[in-house]
Amino acid sequence: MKNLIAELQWRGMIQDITPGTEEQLLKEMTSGYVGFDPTADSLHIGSLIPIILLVHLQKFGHKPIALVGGATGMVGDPSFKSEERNMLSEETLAINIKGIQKQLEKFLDFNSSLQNSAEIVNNYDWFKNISFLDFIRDTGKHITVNYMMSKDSVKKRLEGNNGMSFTEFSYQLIQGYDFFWLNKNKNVKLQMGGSDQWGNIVTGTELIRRKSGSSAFAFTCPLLKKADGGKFGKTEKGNVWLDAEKTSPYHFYQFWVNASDEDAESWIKIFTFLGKAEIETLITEQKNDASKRILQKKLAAEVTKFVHGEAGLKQALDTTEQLFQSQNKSVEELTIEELENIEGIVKCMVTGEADIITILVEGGIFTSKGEARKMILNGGLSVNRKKISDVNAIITRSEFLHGKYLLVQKGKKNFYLMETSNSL
RNA sequence: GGGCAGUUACCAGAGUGGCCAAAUGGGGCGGACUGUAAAUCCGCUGUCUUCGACUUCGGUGGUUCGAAUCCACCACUGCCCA
Repeated sequence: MKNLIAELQWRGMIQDITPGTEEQLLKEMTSGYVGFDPTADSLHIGSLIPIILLVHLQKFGHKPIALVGGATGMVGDPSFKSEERNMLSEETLAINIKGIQKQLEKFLDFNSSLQNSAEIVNNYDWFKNISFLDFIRDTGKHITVNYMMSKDSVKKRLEGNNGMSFTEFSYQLIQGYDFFWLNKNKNVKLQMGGSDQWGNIVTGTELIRRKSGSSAFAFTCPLLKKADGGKFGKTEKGNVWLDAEKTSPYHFYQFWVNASDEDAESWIKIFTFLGKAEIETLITEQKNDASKRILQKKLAAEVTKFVHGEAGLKQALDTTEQLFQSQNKSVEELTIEELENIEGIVKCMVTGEADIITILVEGGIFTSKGEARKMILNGGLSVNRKKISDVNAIITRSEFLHGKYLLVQKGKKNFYLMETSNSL
């Protein structure tokens, strides 16, 4: 068997690892799992890493299992959080789980003729039949509170002044039980996850050791941060989702293209399946002429293709071309078809000629006139690629492209195509 | 059950009778510079149609010409004791 751990190591994807993991993975086909939190009805790019871990696992001949946390989602993971989490209702949980399952199916091979076909499980399926008393007798008995309290993941809450409910405290035990159950019933020997999960994961291996005496393995991936220390995966619009309905392929592509040089270098190893030699070449090229942003473009293209397919990537590239590469091309030259086919930009309706502020608010680009006015005064607004400096500017008929469209730009990267409902 | 501390804008956190739409920091947004980067610098960041107006400081009521600030009650949170 090829060495999965070595592969992940050069990609910078291993943070903690239990002893013997590498040997186990070289010895035999091993089932490994990752848990996904059903906090939303779509996965976002933060979950891309665990997905990629599973894909690597499968590529190296092992059996990947994705666990959606129907049970754990009802409790809420307190790891490194300073406050109690809001509980999700059972209905939203059910919806979320469904959405996530559907997405996971795109990335892994579920072909059942394969020996190592992927599988999706929901921990609610085994927890729903366990009574509270059974659980604290059979499982709680094996782990001491002292052990649970010594975890870094709960320290923040133990020391902070927000407290932690028993519900959240018990989370690690519940997650630990998942591993135990999978180990016992599906011969799962490996758990992977983000490094924030290390504490929870180790509780699982501990539980397996104490309850059944067998050994289990685990490793975690470093938690991603941007080089500037910011949160990974957030943009001005919030989370970057894997669902094309929530984050269009264009916006998805843009997220990656905007990576800093430093980030691009580590992200391309993590988020693409390109080989070591190819990546090293790209990094060298990047260093020679950083202004070409070779790494960012390759990274963006690869990840967009992985998530949205060739068609999604093409769409993203087309829009990017129209909006950024042809900056100097005057908007008047764009044909109706070109304008209408710019995917991923926000479209909105307006009635027609009016002063700029009214149009912006009517189209929903700003929620209030004050906001629109501030943006113009800050020099952050363009119509048809011409900066608007006068708050009282009037948009006349002649400015509508092809008699119906306005290309409005808020800031540098937010584009809106406004269409008038009246023929002018 | 007892004692103590606390609840301020997205977050953290000042503010203890008028100078408070409320310091400061972070975050966010915008601009300049660039490479659709980073760093740096500048502006904005309660709501509303600019001046200006309006609604905020856990809730409700009160004292006062005037309350985020004082009083009463309630709610919630934390810490300690039982």
